[in-house]
Amino acid sequence: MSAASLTIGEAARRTGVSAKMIRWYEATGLLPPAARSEAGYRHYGEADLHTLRFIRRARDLGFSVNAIADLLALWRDRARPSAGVKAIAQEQIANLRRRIAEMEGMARTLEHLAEACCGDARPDCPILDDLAAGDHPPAPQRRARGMTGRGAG
Amino acid sequence: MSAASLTIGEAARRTGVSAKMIRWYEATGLLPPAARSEAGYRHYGEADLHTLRFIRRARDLGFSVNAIADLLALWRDRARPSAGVKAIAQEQIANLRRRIAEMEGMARTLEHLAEACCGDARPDCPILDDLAAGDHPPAPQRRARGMTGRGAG
DNA sequence: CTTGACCTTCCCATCATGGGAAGCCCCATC
DNA sequence: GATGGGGCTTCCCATGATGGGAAGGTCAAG
Repeated sequence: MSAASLTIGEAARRTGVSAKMIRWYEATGLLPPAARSEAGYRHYGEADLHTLRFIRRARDLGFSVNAIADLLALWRDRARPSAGVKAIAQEQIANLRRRIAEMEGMARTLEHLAEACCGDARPDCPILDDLAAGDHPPAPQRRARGMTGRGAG
Repeated sequence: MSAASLTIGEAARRTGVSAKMIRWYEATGLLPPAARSEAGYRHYGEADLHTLRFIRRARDLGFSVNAIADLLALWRDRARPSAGVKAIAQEQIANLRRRIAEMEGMARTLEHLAEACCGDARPDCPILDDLAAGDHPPAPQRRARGMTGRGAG
């Protein structure tokens, strides 16, 4: 089907991992150094594409690059115990559940506040009142926030 | 109750915003330059503490610093229409809901896979089988992932 | 006057990703 | 054979919010 050896751009197109990221994965050791042509161009074979798709899928499931390194090692070890893989997956599930719960709490609070805010031309605003209230608990947990993405003006 | 003028460390303790972050908020323009002593030490009054607690609360609700800049401007404008505040809040709610849905999808997939994986000493592993399968859809959305936090060894 | 806690600025790291510049390479077309 | 365009190389920079740490000045208590 596919050519025996593809350039990085072709490999990127076929796996959904950008050329930039393929180079970065190599530079950080997640991938072994790619084969090079005489001119220095990287070349990828079927096995490399398979690995890249593996990485892509793992990223889509939210695994960190460190976790993927572990998963790749287990994948390559045909004698691995599945317990190791399951442990990594469950750790990731726990991470996701924790972050989801955190954001769910934020969302619910904001929904209550937004519901109480008439949102018209008048200045009275329960949302600002809440933000300005000095009686909020310290909330010592690690935050995973951000991304409203509005201009500061 | 409180002193009229506090050092950055005191202000940090009383507001839950670290001294590092207070300096950073000032450097990036979220906060106006603080008053300084002759020796160059920053000093904060009651109004500053109020603003810092406002920022802290907004961060705890997941607002980005850009969004907080907007919220602070509205907060200071006593004639603002509450509609503007509500719009920012609803944008943030939408962001949170989108990210929650994304992570919920990842978590559910992983839960199904983990359920199918016996997790013992045998090498058979549906989780690795899924990752290695070449038939996953491209998934073109922006990813909000990471954080398994394992060593790469 | 010493000591220790605190302040200042500056640089670096995170985590994964993209943008862009400068320069080389390859192929097709004229 | 020259030329042009697109792809490849490496290197630097930015993101977003946060912390760590170094080098050096300051303040207050002893």
